[in-house]
Amino acid sequence: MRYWLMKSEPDEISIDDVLAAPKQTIPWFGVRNYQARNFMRDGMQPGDGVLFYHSSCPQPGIAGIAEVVSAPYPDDTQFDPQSHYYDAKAKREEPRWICVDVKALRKTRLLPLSELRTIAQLEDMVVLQKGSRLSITPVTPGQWKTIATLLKE
DNA sequence: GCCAACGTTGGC
DNA sequence: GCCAACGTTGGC
Repeated sequence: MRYWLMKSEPDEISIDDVLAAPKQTIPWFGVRNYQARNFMRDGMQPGDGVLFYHSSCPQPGIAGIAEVVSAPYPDDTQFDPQSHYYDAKAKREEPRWICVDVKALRKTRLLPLSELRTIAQLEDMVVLQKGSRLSITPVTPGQWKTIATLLKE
């Protein structure tokens, strides 16, 4: 059981969108960064906890709690020439990009990035490091607990 | 829209 | 393998 922070642009897919989806679950397609992919491929298991983060929006921050509900599998959008995420170099027999299914558990209050930065116990969070752009980053159990407490307030 | 930081590409 | 040029992310 591990914990992750996963970024999504709410203009594309927000926590509300996932809660409205069948089974409150969506495939986390579109990851096109090797480090983020490797976290999914090598680190994720069903049951892992996910902080659902809204990025590139007026108020970036944690917007909900979700859960990994599948093993990693090939991201179909890499094979679709119509898709924004199409990758001509990816082959069916040798997929380059993968995704996992993510189930939204609940929407939380918006816990803004600016507030996260003020919490001493969170200063080592990967997503808070200078220049951090990864769309998927690991979260330690301690960080998860701290954030869970903040979300209860 | 700006721009810092990081990632990728491709010539050599 | 180096590295310049270019592209992307994402907060502000």
